[in-house]
Amino acid sequence: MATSDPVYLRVVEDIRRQINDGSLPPGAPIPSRAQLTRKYQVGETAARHALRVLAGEGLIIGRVGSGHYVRERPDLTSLHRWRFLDHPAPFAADLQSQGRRVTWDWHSEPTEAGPDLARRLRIGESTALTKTRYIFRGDGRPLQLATSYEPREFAAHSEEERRSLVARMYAHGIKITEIVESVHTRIPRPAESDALDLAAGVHVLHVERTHWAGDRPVETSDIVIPGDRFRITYSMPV
Amino acid sequence: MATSDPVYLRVVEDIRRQINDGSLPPGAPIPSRAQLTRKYQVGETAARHALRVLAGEGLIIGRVGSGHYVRERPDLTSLHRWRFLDHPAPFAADLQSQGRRVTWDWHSEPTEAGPDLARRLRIGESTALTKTRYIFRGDGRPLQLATSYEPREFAAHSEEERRSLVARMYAHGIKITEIVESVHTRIPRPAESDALDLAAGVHVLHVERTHWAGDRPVETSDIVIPGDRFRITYSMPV
DNA sequence: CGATGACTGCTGGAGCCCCAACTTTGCGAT
DNA sequence: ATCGCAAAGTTGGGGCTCCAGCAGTCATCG
Repeated sequence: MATSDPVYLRVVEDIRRQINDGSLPPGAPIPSRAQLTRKYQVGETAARHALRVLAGEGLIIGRVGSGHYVRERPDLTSLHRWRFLDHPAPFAADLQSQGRRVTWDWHSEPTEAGPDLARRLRIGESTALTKTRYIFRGDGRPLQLATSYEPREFAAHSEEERRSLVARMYAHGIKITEIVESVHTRIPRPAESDALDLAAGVHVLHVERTHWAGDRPVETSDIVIPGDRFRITYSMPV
Repeated sequence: MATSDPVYLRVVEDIRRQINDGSLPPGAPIPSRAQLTRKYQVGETAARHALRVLAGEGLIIGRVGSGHYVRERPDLTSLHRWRFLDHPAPFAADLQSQGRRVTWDWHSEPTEAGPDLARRLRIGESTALTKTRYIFRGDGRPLQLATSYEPREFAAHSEEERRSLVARMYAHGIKITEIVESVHTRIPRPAESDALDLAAGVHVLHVERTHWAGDRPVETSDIVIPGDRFRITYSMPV
């Protein structure tokens, strides 16, 4: 089976091996198209296809006019979810507690639920909601997008109020009892690629978070995090 | 800026739009290379590149001899982590509790820690460990790979013993107090693509799970889950 | 001595072509 | 009516070529 493998795969696998075993360290230049054709005795099509595949995997990055280089693979920063945190962006809060400077912008607007949110919040599709978009930056780099949805009647009337969902709910006689977070991975939408400054081939972690009061969901948010820089850590007491 | 965009992007964006707004429903055929060149007045290179990009994103799938089709996007199955579960694969256990048939194979072998595991388990690099690989299948399809590492002296001597880490540890006077799971996303290694039967462009969710006894890690595992079929859900009581 | 400009090498976009392997379809023969 | 088979269409691998735009380098000119 390995005999009739496509030739570009030979190139891909050889370079991948060299990156993995360290003989091509981060930042090292990859041979150019012309060099690859000579080195592996393949056509230019195969050479460039190999480079494209490796770039698509995020292992190397191409710089026009310069060459391809092994991507620096920053250690994944761990966003720790180690206890209940009453904060619009618990993951950002964790970075802050690690001593990093975190800044953010936000913007609120009224909206209607629609089918997806109606399901998530167990409300009617035309329920009036407040939608708040956040963009968080840590150490100057974009770090997370968050979009929060909550019923209009709970809207915050001051910065203080906005920061604490739990306190705001409590003022309406609602006690939040559980937070549920659902993690999956997907391809970033174009707007997210822009906002998070993502390289090609990088996926995002998408967390759907819902605050529950008993058996009733009262707020839900979508949190989008660059998949190449972060991991999310959950602690569960036994 | 949109004027000098590469032509293949025009094709990509038009098809993506049609998939998103439903005019190309799941299973619908995408025009062939030849048809695309005519329809969008582009060369064959641009047409095939557009198809490749869309396939790389997992939006469409190419079948040799037949054509490209809009991928069926199964709803993400939620693997629920809603309470402490003493099971080699809590995510598989959750599927089971959803009424799906889950089967698995496993295989144990002795190994040495090495630098990475030494760090994770806070032990010396040459500590003797037992490595157990699992492959879980749900409804006939591969669902999760897991590799568990634990100190050799805790090895299970029977099937019953193997199933409960907590009981086994307890027999050694060790009480597990916390489970920490760290989630990130990455490109599957070739062996994982094979074993999990992943389509091109699909990422995996990689969960590093560690069982702690007080401030001492006693077991750690790597759990690899197809990113296109599952989401992981964590519940946190407030 | 310093600045400008020409030259070379590289990537990424694009076009056209050939071929093997596979699917689908439709026709013709039984 | 059904079976078998050939023809047509499609993907994926691969080859060759051209060009625009960018990044260095190096030599030449003021």
